[in-house]
Amino acid sequence: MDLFADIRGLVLGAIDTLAASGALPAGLDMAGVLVEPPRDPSHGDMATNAAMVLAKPAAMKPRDIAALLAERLLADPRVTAAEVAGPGFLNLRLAAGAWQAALRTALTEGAAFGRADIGQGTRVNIEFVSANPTGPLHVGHTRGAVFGDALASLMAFAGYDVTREYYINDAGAQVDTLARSVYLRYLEALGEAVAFAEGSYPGEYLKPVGAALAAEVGERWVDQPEAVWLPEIRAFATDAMLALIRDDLAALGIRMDVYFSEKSLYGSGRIEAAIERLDEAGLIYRGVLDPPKGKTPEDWEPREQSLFRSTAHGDDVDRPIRKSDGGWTYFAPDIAYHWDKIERGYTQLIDVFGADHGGYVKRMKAAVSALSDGQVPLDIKLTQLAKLWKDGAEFKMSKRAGTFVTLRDVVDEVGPDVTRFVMLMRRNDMPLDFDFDKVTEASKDNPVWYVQYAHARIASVLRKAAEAGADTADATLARADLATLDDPAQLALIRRLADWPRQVALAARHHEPHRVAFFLYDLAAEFHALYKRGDDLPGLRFLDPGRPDAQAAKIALARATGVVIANGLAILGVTPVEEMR
RNA sequence: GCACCCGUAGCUCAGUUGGAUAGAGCGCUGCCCUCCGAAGGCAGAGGCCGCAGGUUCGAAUCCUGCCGGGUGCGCCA
Repeated sequence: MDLFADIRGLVLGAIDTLAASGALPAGLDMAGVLVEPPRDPSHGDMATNAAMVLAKPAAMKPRDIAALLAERLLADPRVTAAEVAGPGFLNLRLAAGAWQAALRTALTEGAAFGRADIGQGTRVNIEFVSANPTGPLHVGHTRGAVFGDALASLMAFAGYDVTREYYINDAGAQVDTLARSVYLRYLEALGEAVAFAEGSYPGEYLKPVGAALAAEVGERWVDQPEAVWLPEIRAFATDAMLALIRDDLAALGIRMDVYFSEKSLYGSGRIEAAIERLDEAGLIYRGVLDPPKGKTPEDWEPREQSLFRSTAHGDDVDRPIRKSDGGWTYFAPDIAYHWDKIERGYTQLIDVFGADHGGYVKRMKAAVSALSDGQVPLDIKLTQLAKLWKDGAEFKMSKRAGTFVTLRDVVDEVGPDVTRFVMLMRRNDMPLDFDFDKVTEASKDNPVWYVQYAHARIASVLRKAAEAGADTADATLARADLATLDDPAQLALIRRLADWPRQVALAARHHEPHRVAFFLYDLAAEFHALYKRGDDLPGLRFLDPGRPDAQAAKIALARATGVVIANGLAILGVTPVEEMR
């Protein structure tokens, strides 16, 4: 139940009625009609721009349309006032019962309160992390992991059929490097002295892999040429790395639905099939690219290549799909991979990349547009870096200095809940400061703590009420007489709760889970303010044993707030706490 | 040189498919604890929304051009 959507429906119905009676032209486009909370609360409970949006197509003055609408809307019992204001806004005031109904809905729907159906079951594939399987996830992957997972939860909550997917880059040269590095660890495990050459992976994390390999195959591959062991060790090593990565993700509470292997595309004809599809569309040709202007590589030489005419779908230059040795460029399997997603029936695709991959956005969108005849939208979300701070100084990651910070390091330090919330407290395309000292601080400038504190306070109130003998079951609370909730701070909180479903829809539509985090912060602030008001006005205290009916209403409000906080945190993947320790 | 992202209060950042007088936290100033948890709350000061044009009833939001910061730019994925 979304009160704002309900009232919007009421407005649209009024427009239809007016059109039917000839007061307005028929067939007006109402897509731009919004019902929102006004910025200034004195303007009323809700405002609609309907009259201004319709003015031009209807060839009427906005204020005239607004006046017509006002008359119709007032016929509904939920609307107690409708005033035309400014250039043609229609400000509405709602009956107390309408707001109270929203609060009751929060109690009766519980964990489902705020669910939307804007997705209508649309199958959406969200690809995120997709780190090379050559080692544990490092801190740079954390943000994309958290963002992708929260976005997936958000969209699922908004009615999409969501798949979380990880693309394993297990076909490139770096996997050979991994295999060779594992081979060295294997020899080492068998007692040989080894030296790691430039460009290999000397990380400690490969020691157990080498040891496991030694235990499995014994000395069979010692003193053998690479051709003998490379393919098998490659598979063995990537499996081990993938297990490592799965564990890292699990530590953050992330479970992928699909791990898709790039290697599986090779030799299966699927790359050829995808390119063939582009070729049939006349988008593959042989040609010579111009060097990038202003920055010609020193070894530049004109070369005839097999090119994808991505410029036909919005890219800036056409892109090579074959290397001069005849092999595929990395872009070709990417095309095939996205073609595979389309063939699997997804009608909406989302890729989450690090900001350093921003250069691939246009070509990838061009490919998906070409492959799906523009039918499957691809949204690419770029995540900016998270800067680590510790003891007041930036904590730089450097492989050379040995300060390799893993995702696991961060989670071990502050826990998955804090990691996730902090990463989501910023828009994905804004850089982020992650201060180890601050994020664990118990104070108001730590949003994680502040939101959790509100939830814990509510849990505390409910505990105490129950201890004192009150019936705090949701079903009972939902039957309380809520008319006594008439203080401005209480009404503000109720309005905020009623706004939750609308915020979910907005966040899902924009693919922006951070909106949920900000909403929760504002909601928590509203709750804390009300709670504090009980100091001066004892009648506002939630625990009010002398007035059982009033207490029931206030506890219902507290509980509903707790429900919304819990639902929001669930989207973010953060566990609500019952008490602060 | 080109592309993409960013530019909003002293600092860090929100800002509804374009909506009314642009918000929050920190910091600053001033208030409030025999009180359901003060690990807080209330109030105030603080803005040419990078600059200049354009689109329209209306622009922080859309378009164009500049300025500043970041990320990238054909056989690495």
